[in-house]
Amino acid sequence: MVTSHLNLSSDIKPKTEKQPGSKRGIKVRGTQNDGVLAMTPLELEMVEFFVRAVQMLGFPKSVGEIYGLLFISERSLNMDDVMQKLNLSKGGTSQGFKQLRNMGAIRVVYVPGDRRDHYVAETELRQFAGGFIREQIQPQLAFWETRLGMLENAMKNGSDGNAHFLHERISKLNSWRQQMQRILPLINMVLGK
Amino acid sequence: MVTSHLNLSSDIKPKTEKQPGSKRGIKVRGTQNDGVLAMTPLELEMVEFFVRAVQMLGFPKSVGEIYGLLFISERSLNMDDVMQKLNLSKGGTSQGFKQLRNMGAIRVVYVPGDRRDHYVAETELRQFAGGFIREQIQPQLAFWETRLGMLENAMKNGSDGNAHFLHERISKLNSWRQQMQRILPLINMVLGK
DNA sequence: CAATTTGTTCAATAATAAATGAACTTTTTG
DNA sequence: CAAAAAGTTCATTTATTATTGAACAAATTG
Repeated sequence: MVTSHLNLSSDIKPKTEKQPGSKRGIKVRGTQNDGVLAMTPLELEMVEFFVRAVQMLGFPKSVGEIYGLLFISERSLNMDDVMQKLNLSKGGTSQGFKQLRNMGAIRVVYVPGDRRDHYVAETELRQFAGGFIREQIQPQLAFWETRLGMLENAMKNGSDGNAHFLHERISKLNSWRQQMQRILPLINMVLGK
Repeated sequence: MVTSHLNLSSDIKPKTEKQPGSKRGIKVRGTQNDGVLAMTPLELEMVEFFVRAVQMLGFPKSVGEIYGLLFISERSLNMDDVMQKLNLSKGGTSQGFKQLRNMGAIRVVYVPGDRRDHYVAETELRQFAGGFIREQIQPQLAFWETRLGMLENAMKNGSDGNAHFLHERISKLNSWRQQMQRILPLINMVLGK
């Protein structure tokens, strides 16, 4: 009875199907739903793959959907394209683009004769993995370097048994931090920079 | 306007205070609340630290609370100890222990003359980081090695422009996988095994 | 410069995940 | 072996997080 402790194995549920059209201003062609079903099997698979991946990293599903769709699209996509294929709302799509832009995972491209923003996926792992490490991990480790130093000092005075134990634990935490800090350059190396 | 894209910076809110005693069978001593406030500042800091850390990894907060408390406790703690200090329910505490046991982050110790289970924190990063990589990351990468191989084959037939593009993207994904697989042994190395 | 198109923001709602606590099983004790 | 203690499970409740869509702002067009 091994309980998995990360949502890696979470199954991707199909979108809770809304009556199309009626609510949002979508033209319904016959009885055909123009939501997720209009995707090719490969598109679907990519979308599901990236949904899992980003959920593992704590992002909303929609962010994975959008990235997956762009990743497997040869031509750049605009907001309407994405909304239609993924059956997402305008607001959600806009926010998804924003997050992806901020983490450097997508890029706006100019399309002559169309004033809408068009997006393509950035495909260099280095680009956003590196950004993630630099912006999220490194500052956190730096903060704890300072903080643990302070705690360690505060402990040094007390000389009873518990103070000794506490000092030991804080050192341990500090050694974790060091190990992680040693790993990061290796990751950068493998990512090739 | 840099929107952070992982809950690293999420602030730890104080527990929504319940009227103590009245509901759960807790003896209220005077007006004193025996919840989170009974912790020392250091205990509190450790708990907060681990709450952040485990939330980053997608675990529930309570798991971080329990681990943090055990990490900074010299003597082993039983379920009641943890429930009292963290103001958690029996069920939640039990499930937290279970998850932590499953990932090898805590260990039961025998305390003579007490038939309750007592827990201590495992403090070797290698132990559970290694387990995490082995149980969560590696199988996922292995699965994708197979899956991408299949997709790549299926693509090779089609010879139009799009098939070429798709093949390229699947190769790219495969190269991501390879890069990650190259990183893992390095991590193991740094963790010392 | 009014009308239209494009994109963003945010309050409200829906979906999801975590915590509670009562009911239960198992183990121990007298 | 009945009663008590310890621990687990799981249906329900509560809290959290994501998504929607209406209102808005900005840019473009005729």
